[in-house]
Amino acid sequence: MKKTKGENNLNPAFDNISEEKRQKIIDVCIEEFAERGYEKASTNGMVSKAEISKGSLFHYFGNKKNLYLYLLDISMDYFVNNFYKYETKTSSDLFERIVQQGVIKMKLASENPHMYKLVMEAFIDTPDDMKIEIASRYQKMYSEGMPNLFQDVDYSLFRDDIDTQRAIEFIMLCFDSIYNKYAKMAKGKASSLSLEEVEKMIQEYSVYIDMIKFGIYKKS
Amino acid sequence: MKKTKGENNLNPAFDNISEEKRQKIIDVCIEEFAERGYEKASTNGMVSKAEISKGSLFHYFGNKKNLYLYLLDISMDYFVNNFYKYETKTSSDLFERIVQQGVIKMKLASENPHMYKLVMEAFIDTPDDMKIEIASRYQKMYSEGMPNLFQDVDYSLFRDDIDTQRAIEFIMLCFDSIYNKYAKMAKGKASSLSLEEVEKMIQEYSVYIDMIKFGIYKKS
Amino acid sequence: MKKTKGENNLNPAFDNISEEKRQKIIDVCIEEFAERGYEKASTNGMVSKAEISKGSLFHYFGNKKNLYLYLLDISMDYFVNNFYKYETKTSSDLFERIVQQGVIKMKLASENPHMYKLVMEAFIDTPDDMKIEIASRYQKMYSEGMPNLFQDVDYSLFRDDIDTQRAIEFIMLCFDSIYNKYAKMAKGKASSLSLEEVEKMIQEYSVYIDMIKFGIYKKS
Amino acid sequence: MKKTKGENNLNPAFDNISEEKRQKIIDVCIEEFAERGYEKASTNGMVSKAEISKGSLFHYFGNKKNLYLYLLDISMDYFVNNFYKYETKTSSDLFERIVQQGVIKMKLASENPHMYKLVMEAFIDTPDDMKIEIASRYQKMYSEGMPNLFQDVDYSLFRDDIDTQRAIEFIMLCFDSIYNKYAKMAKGKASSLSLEEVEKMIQEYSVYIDMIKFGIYKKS
DNA sequence: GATGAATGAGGGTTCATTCAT
DNA sequence: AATGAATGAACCCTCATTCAT
Repeated sequence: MKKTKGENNLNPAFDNISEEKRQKIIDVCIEEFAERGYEKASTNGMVSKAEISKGSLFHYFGNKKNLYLYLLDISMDYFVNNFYKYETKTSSDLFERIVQQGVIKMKLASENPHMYKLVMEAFIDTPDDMKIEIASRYQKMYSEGMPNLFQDVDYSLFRDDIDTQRAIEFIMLCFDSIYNKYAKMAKGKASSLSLEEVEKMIQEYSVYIDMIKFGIYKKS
Repeated sequence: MKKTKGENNLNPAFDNISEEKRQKIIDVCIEEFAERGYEKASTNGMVSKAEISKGSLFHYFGNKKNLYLYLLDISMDYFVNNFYKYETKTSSDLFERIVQQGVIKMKLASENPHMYKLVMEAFIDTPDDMKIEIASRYQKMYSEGMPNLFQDVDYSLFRDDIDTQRAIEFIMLCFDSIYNKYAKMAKGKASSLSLEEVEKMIQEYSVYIDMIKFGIYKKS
Repeated sequence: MKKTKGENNLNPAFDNISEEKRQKIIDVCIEEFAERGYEKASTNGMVSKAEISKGSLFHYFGNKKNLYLYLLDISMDYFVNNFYKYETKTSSDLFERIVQQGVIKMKLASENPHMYKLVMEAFIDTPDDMKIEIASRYQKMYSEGMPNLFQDVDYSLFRDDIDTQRAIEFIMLCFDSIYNKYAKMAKGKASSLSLEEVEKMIQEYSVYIDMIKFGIYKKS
Repeated sequence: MKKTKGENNLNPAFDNISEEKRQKIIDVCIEEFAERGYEKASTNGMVSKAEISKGSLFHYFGNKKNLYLYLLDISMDYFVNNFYKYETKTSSDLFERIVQQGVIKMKLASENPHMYKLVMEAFIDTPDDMKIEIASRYQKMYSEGMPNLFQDVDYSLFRDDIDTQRAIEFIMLCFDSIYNKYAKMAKGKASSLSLEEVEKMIQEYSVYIDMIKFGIYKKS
């Protein structure tokens, strides 16, 4: 299972260079893509910051698109694999789980903001000529990669007059946008978030969750 | 009050050409900007699709930025002006209003998806060198252009233990993402939505609203 | 001899418009050419400042080159014709004459700096595609237009061991460059020179003239 | 001390191409700039005459301005470095020195008229967006590069009633224009001047110098 | 006679990609 | 394997001139 070097055997040339050099290239390129977006990211900028030649970059990856997908895979793997590192318990209360997963996502994002931004950008501003490749990665991540939010949930807590499927869909939509709100705030920042900032977010987060749970209106 | 031709007297050259040609140019350019974004949109592509010369485009608009802002204004005006066409009544129930406005927005967006995307892109992925111009348009639209969602709302219907500001913020977030779900569906389609499709959306929409009103969980 | 209107019957269309309008066009175009040079001068700028249409300008003058030559002729005529207005006496001392002519040129230049600059530019930075036309104007001006500096000069004042022709050539060269020194200073200025400034120039001028007359070195 | 290739390590891409090709590019570009001036010089013209691609030119120099400054530096270095090649002796007589330096300048200019014109144009018609860069080069050339005309001059030969500063200023002005007269003649010629032509110039030159030294008029 | 919309070649510049070394 | 010089299509934009109205 374990590979001697590298992560991916589609880029043999890249896998055969020194670990140190490889990591530097990865870091530099992820940063460039994250900060300027796929189109505006400059391969010139990458090679000069990574101190390699133009030829090498294209020797390793063939073209810009390939390089981007390679880095996207690395970044997605990072998030999927590290998820479990922080996960401590699994509650049968859906909302407790959501809170926990949200907190973990935020921590991971703050640990590695460039990777986070790269992945987000891939899914939101998907570059035109990569729609298919990125869609399949999205699909795969949600079908097998991430822990399942809805396994063994205690649906007896839900109102009886509610369609469970619809409820779940609704919850996902709401959390998407709550999450995006924080993500946007984090995006502006150069450095990662401090622990206090993360704490404050969790506070606010809980207020929204209460509203989803029990609604805005009085029981009539 | 009525002008013989054109919409705007800052582009006299453009206002003086035939209605038919002008509309073709507007349509072509809005489509190009909507589909590829400001930076990637190509003036070359526009002129060839609109069957005018390179020189003409720049004769009309001076530069790409100007052209973009002109089309953005047209698109925003379209949405603001047509909003009232569909508006029939105003309820003091916040959610009834939201439903109505959401439906109208959806209708307008489905009638003219390129314009809709152009406006959205302007506010979300604001091109760097237009931050100021676009911010002022955003400001203006929300301060005077659009009907105010929160005027004369009956807040006595809200749970007593809830912070009204937070609740509103939450509602906006939820509706944003519900709205985006439908917008994404509409976006894929080349033609506009049929009436039945819109009806079906409104149905689903109501279900979500009920959940926001009364929550997912039973009253404990 | 006298023409009813206009100055030149190669541009009949231009000669038939109102005196006021014609003068405005001339002023505006001379200014544009003087301030930005032939190549960079913009016909767009001219028509908008002169409040005429693009078509009119080309209807009057055919092309940019024609317009330029027309304005150059007007400007040269202005200087030639007005020279005599200031000339009071003619000395048989060459240097007295030179001083007087230099002063007159400076006065005329300060009265109409744009015309002056236009003429200077024509002779110094002659635009490539007008070499011939401008050379012939230069020729004509010096052969017949300007008062002859060397008529009835008292050459008996000259050192006996000097070739008169060479001496004249030398004097012209020296004065050219002294004159250019002042011209360059004047060029930077937006407005015309004040009387005091002109006085100060004449002072300096006299010092140089003394050096030309009697040399730098002691008689050995 | 000696570099393997190239003149300057700010343009590494350019320094690493073949000597032959590099020289061709330099010659072609200097000629283009000299003949048409900075603004009108066309990079298209350069690449087609030099038989390289558009991309290469900008790969080497980044932009037109950079290219121009690079060529200006080459040209100025050429004149400064070769000055001493022809310099044989230094007299304490100012005029002997001037003659010698003038002759050398003329020889150099006639050897490489395009370079000469480039340098002259840079100092006289300085393009607007290079004022600073060119001013500093001018400064440097006169402060350290060129041999100092006024060092150890025997001013006791000057008339006692003359302001030395003014005299020097005058001398410079005169020689500028004498020099320009010859330069203009040389400029028209495609090839460089023959030795006989240079000899003839020196003859005439000496006549003028005598006039500056001892004046035109008899001592009164 | 007057207009101004229309033109299109040319301007400088960028950049992912290729390939001889 | 590694290099970086070379490419050329595409980018946005300018402008004197033309011509139908």
